[in-house]
Amino acid sequence: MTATAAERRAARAEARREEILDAAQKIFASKGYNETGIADIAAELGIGHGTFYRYFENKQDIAVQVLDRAILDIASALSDEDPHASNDVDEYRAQTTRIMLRMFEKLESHPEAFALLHVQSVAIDTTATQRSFEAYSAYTEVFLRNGIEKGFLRQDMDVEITAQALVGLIFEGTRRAIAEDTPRELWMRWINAGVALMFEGVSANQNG
Amino acid sequence: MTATAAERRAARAEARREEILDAAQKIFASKGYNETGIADIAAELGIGHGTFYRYFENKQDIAVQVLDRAILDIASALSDEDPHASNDVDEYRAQTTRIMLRMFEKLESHPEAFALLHVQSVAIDTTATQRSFEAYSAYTEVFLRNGIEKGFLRQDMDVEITAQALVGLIFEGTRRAIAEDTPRELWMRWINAGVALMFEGVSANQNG
DNA sequence: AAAAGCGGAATGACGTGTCATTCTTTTGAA
DNA sequence: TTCAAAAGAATGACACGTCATTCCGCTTTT
Repeated sequence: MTATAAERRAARAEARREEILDAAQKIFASKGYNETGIADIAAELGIGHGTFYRYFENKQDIAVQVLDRAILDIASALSDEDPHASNDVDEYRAQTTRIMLRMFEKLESHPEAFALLHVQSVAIDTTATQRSFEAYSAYTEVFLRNGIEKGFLRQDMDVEITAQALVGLIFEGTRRAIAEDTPRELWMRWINAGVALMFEGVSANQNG
Repeated sequence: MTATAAERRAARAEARREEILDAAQKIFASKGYNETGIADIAAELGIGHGTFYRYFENKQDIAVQVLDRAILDIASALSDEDPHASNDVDEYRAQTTRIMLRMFEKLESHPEAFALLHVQSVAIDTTATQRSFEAYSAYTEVFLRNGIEKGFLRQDMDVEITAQALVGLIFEGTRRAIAEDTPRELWMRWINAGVALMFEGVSANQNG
């Protein structure tokens, strides 16, 4: 171990920073931003709350970082699908199904991330959620454009708005799920009904 | 004017109660629940903040009442469509279009109501929004069941989930609109794209 | 021994809710 | 009708608790 003293210190500091972020995420998600005191975060870790200020500017500072982490975490559920990969409706349908499935898996493994995104974000930074939704719908637009170019999606679609609506549809599922615990069977209903609505609409089969 | 003194007093008290509710709605919607002090509400009306406590228990008390009012206000945009009226897809499509249009009109005339429903509600009473969304989707279910029975909507539809998803879709539009001011032209795009997505889905015309 | 890290008491700003006091309306006796 | 007393309404100073942030003495690391 050729680590210098300074390097070791920096590593320890970084580790503790992460610990504090984790504790804050947990408590913000469960008690809520406004109801959480710095002392609560410190107590969770058994450290003095003065120590907190060695690692973060203030409460707003850590809250923004916690929220950003959560948003990135959720975004990662989308990132491993290539928006240009699909060549027909069935492929795109399968892709969408995988994305929604991954979303619900994320919800199960990191429920706090969704609580932060949907609930606490308004207390922390209203614009953060907006910006993230903007990013999600921009990404969705790429998928839609791909399908329109290749001819398997509706040619007259208003891509921008449709993308926004689809993001709203998907996140409505996760939003509801954070309120009460959601068994895997209910996910499946959401995924099936959501995908059916998205691809076929509500109309009976013989349309137009 | 045969009003007794007691009646006059009661009327005046009720009027002031309304004034305070209005002021609170305005300020909660603009500053946010947690950032609003009783003093702010009183200042808005130019009354002493002690007076506030003659009319409401505390901040939570008035906030719940303000939120309930807002939810009822928004619900009224739906109430004048009969869920059993439509007999074919086109009629139901027209009904849906009217509902969405009325929603955006409500948004224009009472923007604070939506700010309260979408944003402040989580700070005031998490369960209130849930309950209201529950009510909206239960109402939507009635429309869907009507269409399935009459054969013009998809027979295999998961009515419960689809209704929830549709509510999410519609409110995503209003949610976005409260952030930035939304010109009427953008409403129309939302209504058109939303209705198209709902009835036809994203797929190109000749499906399955 | 010096430097860095830590803890928790102290500080001060702020918001809530109370209450003694003042102002307004109503009452009813003259 | 008049007006003084009673009842009701409004006010804002203040007590109180809470909490983010700071400060300084103590401990651990180098």
